[in-house]
Amino acid sequence: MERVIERLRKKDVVLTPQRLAVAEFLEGNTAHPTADDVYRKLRRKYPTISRATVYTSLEVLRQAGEIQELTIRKEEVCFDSDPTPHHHFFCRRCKRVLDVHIGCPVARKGWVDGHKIDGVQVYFYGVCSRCLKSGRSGME
Amino acid sequence: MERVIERLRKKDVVLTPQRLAVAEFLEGNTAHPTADDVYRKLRRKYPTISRATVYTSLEVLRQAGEIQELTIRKEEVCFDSDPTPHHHFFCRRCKRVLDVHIGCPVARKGWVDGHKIDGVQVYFYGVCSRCLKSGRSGME
DNA sequence: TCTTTGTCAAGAATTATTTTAAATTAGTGG
DNA sequence: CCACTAATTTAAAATAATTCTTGACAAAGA
Ligand SMILES: [Mn+2]
Ligand SMILES: [Mn+2]
Ligand SMILES: [Zn+2]
Ligand SMILES: [Zn+2]
Repeated sequence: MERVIERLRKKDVVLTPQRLAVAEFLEGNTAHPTADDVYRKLRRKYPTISRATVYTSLEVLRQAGEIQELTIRKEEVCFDSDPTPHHHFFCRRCKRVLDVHIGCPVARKGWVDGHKIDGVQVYFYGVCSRCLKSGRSGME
Repeated sequence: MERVIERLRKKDVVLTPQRLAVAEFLEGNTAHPTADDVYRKLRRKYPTISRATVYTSLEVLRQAGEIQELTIRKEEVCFDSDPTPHHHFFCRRCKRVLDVHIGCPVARKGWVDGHKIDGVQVYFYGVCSRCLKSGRSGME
C-alpha cells in the first residue's frame, strides 16, 4: 500500500485518486486482470470513472515500471502487477493466466541473432492442473 | 504451390479461389503479415474480396495446421506461414517480426507446474540488427 | 485577484475483428 | 453438362478494445 505511493511519488507520477485506486487494486493481485476487470471493480468506489481513465492509469503505471502488459490472449491485453520477468501459462479451459516460475536462459535480456533484446515474454498454452483434476481431457 | 492444395484437400478443406490465394500469398512469406496486409495485397487480383473472407480463410488455414497466429503485438494479430514452433523477435524501430532460430528447452511441448502444455510462444522485443547498423541507439 | 499554462478525465471516435443475412459457388451425382 | 444442396463469399452493420479530443480544473506567476 504505502510502497506503491512512495515509489510513484519518487518517479514524479502525479497521484490522483483514480490512479491510486488502480495501483491498489493491482497490488498483490495475481489474477492478471484485464483493463475491463479493473474498470468493473473500480466503478463501485468511483461510479463516474471512465474506461479511458483506467487505460491511461494503467499506461502510467506501466511506464513507471510498476506493472507489465501481457499479450497472451489475442482478444484482450491483461496486466501483471509483478513487473519482473517471468513466464505465463494460459488455460484454454478456465481462461486463467497463471504464473510459471521456472528459470529459463532465453528470459535473460541480452542478444539474439545480432538483435538487441530489451524484453522477453514466454507464453505457454494448454490445460491447467486444476482443470485437469476436475474435468476430462482438455476440450470442454 | 501444389503442396498446399494437396494438403488442404486431404484435410477436407473446401478449396475456393480466395482460400487458395491466401494460402499462396502466405506460402514462403517470411514477413509475418497481418490480416490487413493479406487483404490489401489480394484485392488487386480479387477486387471483390472482403476482409471477412480473409479472416475466415486465415482461420481455416490455422485450423488445418498450415499457419499459426502470433500475438507479439497488442495492436494486431499477425500470421506465420511456418506452423512449426520457433521463436520471434519484434523490432520496436522498424516494426518487423523476425524469426529467431535457436533451440530452447521451454519450446518443447510437455508439462510445467502440473499444467499440460500444447503450445508455446516466445517473443523477444528490442532493436533488430539491421536497425542497429543503420541508425543509433534504439529510440527514434 | 486575474491570467497563464499545463494536465486530467470523460465522452466521442477510431480500430480490429466478428456477425448477419442474402447472393453466389463448390462439390456431387445423374 | 445440369441440377441440387450445403458451404462460402460478400457488404454492411455490430461489437469490443483502445485511443483521441476537448472542456474542466489546478497550480504558478504577475
Ligand atoms: Mn505474472
Ligand atoms: Mn515465424
Ligand atoms: Zn484451467
Ligand atoms: Zn528493425
